[in-house]
Amino acid sequence: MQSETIENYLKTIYHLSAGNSNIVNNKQLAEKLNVIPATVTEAVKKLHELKLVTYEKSYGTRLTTSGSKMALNIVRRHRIWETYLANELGFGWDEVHEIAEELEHIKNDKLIKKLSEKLGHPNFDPHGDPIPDEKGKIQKSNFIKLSEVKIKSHYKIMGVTDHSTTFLKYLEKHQLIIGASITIKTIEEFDNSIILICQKKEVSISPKAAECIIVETL
Amino acid sequence: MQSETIENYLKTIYHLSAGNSNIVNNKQLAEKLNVIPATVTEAVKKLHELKLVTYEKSYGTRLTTSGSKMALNIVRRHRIWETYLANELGFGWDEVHEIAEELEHIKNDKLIKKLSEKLGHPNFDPHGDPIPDEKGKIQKSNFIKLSEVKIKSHYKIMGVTDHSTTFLKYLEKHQLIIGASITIKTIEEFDNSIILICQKKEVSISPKAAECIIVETL
DNA sequence: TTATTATTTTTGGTTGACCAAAAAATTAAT
DNA sequence: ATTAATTTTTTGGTCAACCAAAAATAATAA
Repeated sequence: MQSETIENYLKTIYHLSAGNSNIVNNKQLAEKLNVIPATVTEAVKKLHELKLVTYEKSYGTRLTTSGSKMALNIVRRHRIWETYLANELGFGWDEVHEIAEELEHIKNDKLIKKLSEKLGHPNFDPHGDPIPDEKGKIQKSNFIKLSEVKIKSHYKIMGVTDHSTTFLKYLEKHQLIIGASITIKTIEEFDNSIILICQKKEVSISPKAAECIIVETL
Repeated sequence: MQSETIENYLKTIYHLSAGNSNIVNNKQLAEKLNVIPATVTEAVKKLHELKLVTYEKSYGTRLTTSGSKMALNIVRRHRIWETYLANELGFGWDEVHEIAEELEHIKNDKLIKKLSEKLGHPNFDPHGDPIPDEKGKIQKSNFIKLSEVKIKSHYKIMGVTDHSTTFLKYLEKHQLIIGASITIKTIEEFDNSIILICQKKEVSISPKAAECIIVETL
């Protein structure tokens, strides 16, 4: 199995299990990786042989300790590159994800070390996502999804879980920028839309979008 | 055919034809690419179908205009990255080649543009090799191989054509650094070794090594 | 609990990039 | 010009990563 394939599977399993090494099923994996479920079955069997995941027929897949370690390393590489592209080369936060998808596969520990050093060992990438350190440790924080907020409370936008350009552009249009302070005005009863105040403007966020926005309780 | 494979073939054909779109044969190509000649036969046929090379049975391969354009672009990417790694991240000139071999395949024109910009649009990489511009134009210079020098003449070391770590380390040991001025003392008649003065020390260079060192006539 | 739906796995294929060994063609040497 | 050496091509095969369609299994609903 090619190392890039392995890395993409591990990374995707990691993201789908929400960093908690929960069980991930083939269908989800297939969708994210743009392959059919049959291909996933094949692949996870091989990953199991490599002891990177545990896998039992028709049950699901979860990362082993070493698989998790590898996944965290890939996530680290990805987010370091994103930060680098944004901070050092002046790329927009909506452009960096795509490029980092390629850069993350370059295998050279010294390179990542140098990049991290130059950036001052950041703990968060331009999307607000945490960057695991060399040992895979992730800085904890009291981040919650926008879909979980309480009304009348104050929050700070810290990141997103969907990095598609369309979504990021949508956010920008509404001035929902990383670091912006927001106040929850109301939550619509009938469709769970969230009405919040941001930059003195009232913005309505759909439940779907709210699922993808990470905020910090102030 | 995968784009990375194509790029590696084009790049290698370019280097073997010495930038002059000379004919390259399968055996040479196979050696450089670490495959057997049969594999090369297959590959160049496909490259021919893609109109990136001209190819006639048992004759040889040469880059077409579009193949050459692509090759120059890969060389540009490679050398921009090398320069970036050395100048911005503090890598040694003997480390950058290997990493750039991977980085050169990342397809994002804006990325290379930004890197070049940050470096002040350099014309030469840390090994002294010229960096083609966006249009593929290479800055000319009166560079020759150390194996072609005349005795009693003065030169400046400008680059190398072998980027292996062993060779670069060997150069460093003899203080043969890019930019160093040298004077040719004698050329041994019986084995063509070149005896030169560099940093006031006398150094003997084998014909094989001399083939790989580029100097500028002063 | 049985039927229906959803998911997973199996089976039989494809494609790209490679190899080994044999055959063909070219080049060099006597 | 004929032989010998080299290079190229052909032929038949592998392996990784994928797919489509069928079969098996699991989950859900009636």
